[in-house]
Amino acid sequence: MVQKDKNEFPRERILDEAELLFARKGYHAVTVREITTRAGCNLAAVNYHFGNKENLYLEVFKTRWFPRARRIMNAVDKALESRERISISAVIHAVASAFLEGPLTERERELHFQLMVRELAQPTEAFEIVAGQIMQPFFQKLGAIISPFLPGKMDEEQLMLSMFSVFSMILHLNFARVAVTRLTGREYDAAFRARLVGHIVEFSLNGLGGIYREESE
Amino acid sequence: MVQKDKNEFPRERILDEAELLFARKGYHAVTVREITTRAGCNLAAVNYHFGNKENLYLEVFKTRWFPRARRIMNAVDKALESRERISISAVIHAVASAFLEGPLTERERELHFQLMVRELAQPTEAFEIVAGQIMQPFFQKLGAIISPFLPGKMDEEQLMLSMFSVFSMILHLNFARVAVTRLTGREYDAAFRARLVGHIVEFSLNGLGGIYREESE
DNA sequence: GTCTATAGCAGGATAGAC
DNA sequence: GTCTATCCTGCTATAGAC
Repeated sequence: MVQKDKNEFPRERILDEAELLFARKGYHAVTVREITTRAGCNLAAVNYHFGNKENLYLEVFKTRWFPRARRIMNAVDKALESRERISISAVIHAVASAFLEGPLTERERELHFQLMVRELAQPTEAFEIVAGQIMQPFFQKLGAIISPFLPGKMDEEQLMLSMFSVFSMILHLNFARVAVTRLTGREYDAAFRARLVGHIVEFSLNGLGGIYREESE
Repeated sequence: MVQKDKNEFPRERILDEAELLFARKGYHAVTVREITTRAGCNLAAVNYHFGNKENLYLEVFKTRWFPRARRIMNAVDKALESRERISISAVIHAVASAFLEGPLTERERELHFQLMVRELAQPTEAFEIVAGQIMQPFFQKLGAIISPFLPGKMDEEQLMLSMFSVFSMILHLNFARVAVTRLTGREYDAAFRARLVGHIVEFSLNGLGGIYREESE
């Protein structure tokens, strides 16, 4: 049996380590030496495979972050497809659950949101992928699904702000764990994540206009 | 007339420039050379006044970030004192407005939240100030004010999560401006900020349990 | 494709004159 | 307190052997 624990391709190992380190410490705090050492290959490998450090960072988004974002979006789709009737409640639950409990492992989730927050706070070239290819289509699609259920008076901007609100909770509860743990005294285990999903759904459902609560299920 | 445009004390000028740069680019992306050059003083000044770069970063939180956080908290207090009867609506409005329109200038607000998000995403020693001296007392105080208005069934953890929800919106709408601007197409002028405050109040009020909406005013 | 070796430079920090 | 000059570490990137 050949060792399969670590990827056999140095290029892939570099991408894995780079993502981990960029997420945890930020672009400038990470050195190419650190990445290549942890990836078990030579310093020059980064330049050979990616040209330079900046390009490696971009490649992390293209080959790691982006596919994972797609996995989350697919999880939302799948959760909604399996239902006959769609309700706002179901949509919010599907979204919150996909992000907080969904297809990613805990480790992946942490990486994913850390990278995302870094780009939101201080956009680089990678922001184009995050915003243009993921966020915009995602919000657009979600808006189209839930707008028929909402009061006619809710205009497009209001809908967008509401989706931001929901998304901000999801984001916050994922990336500000240190604060959440400190102030609630709870660890991020499965039970707590389920609790968070429940809270987000309830809070958002009311926030979107409590009247629509009992529409289905 | 003596020139008062720039602070006469190099120590203060260093703190000002350091804050601006740390907020915009992050600790590791900023060099001591850049700070001292922009502060119009010598490279050695940072080591003389603060010992080293890390200590300067900490001092930025102690002498700049912390007082500003207090100004926001005072603004909340003041807004609530001026009312005879306190309602949940009034509390949420006071908080949202203090953070989004309050005593800070636009420039200060941007710095403030960028620094805060950096610490939330990746805590350093400064997190002790942010969490221990500001967030914890703030949430505790707010909780004490609004809990009497809430349904008895809402336990302490639920209350904490609700406050997180409100806070996450405020935080998100302040730090993820690039995304908000991109997806709504609106600039952060006074009108839009007022709109955001209105949205947060409405969304949160419902989120906390729509029934309590008309309690006062 | 992967390595060693090293160029070339920018970073934080300090010593010591003024 | 503020400056100049400098040390030295650690960085990215490349050249060239294998």
